[in-house]
Amino acid sequence: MYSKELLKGTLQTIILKLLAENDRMYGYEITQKVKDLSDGKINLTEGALYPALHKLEATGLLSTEKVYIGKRVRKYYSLTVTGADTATNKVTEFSNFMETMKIILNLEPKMNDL
Amino acid sequence: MYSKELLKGTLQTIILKLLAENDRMYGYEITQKVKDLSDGKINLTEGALYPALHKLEATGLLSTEKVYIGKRVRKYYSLTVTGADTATNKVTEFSNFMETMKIILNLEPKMNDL
DNA sequence: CTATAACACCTAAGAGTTTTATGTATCTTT
DNA sequence: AAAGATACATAAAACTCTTAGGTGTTATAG
Repeated sequence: MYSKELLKGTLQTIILKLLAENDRMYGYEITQKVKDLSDGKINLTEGALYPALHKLEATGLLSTEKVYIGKRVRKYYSLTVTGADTATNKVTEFSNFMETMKIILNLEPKMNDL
Repeated sequence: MYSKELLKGTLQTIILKLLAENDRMYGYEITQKVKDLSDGKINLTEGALYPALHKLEATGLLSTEKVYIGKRVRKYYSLTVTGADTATNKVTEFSNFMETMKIILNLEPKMNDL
């Protein structure tokens, strides 16, 4: 598990990107997918995830549909058109940010630095 | 300028790493260095930086010395032994975190994905 | 020579996100 | 029958950062 601070600010980007690749997903599924992809190192808490999903829906980036599995409710989220745009932008921005951080933290140092 | 959220959680790591490479730096110098290295894309605000420096000093990761330049005061910060350890750990952790994020955000996709 | 910008420190209220804690309920496995 | 996994949700508290102030010095441009 990574220290909590690192994850800050990445939640929206993660949600949007997963939905860009999966058409529709529900909350619990997202937590499991992230746990899988991160090899258990990132565990989204429900207290953070659900409010984030609600906010993305409220701002028009996500739409929802409820599906009943027996008596249990699942709430599927999908990207809206705006949401798809935002997903692309957020991922690009994050990618650029990582490049900048590599420079600042002097990661990938050049041969002649060694 | 990157959206504010991304920077969250990276400030301590940035400070510690810069001091790992520069022996001693003062607050204003750190803001300028980060601006330089990031090509103007990251501007640390003083309202965030100074409290962060004070906190790192209070927790024993940094030590200080005041230097007078004419009548103006500069407060130089240096890593303590513990601070140097923490710097290494934080940078490593951040580096690992970036690798995980690459997977989640599906950056650097493989040939056969294209 | 004086006003503006740069240098250099600082704090505090508020905004925003996440953690922690809690609640409800269904389904599956032991 | 109990425990754990599935599935949603909210609310108080913690934490970090932004915004918005404040003080004072030095250099530069008009």
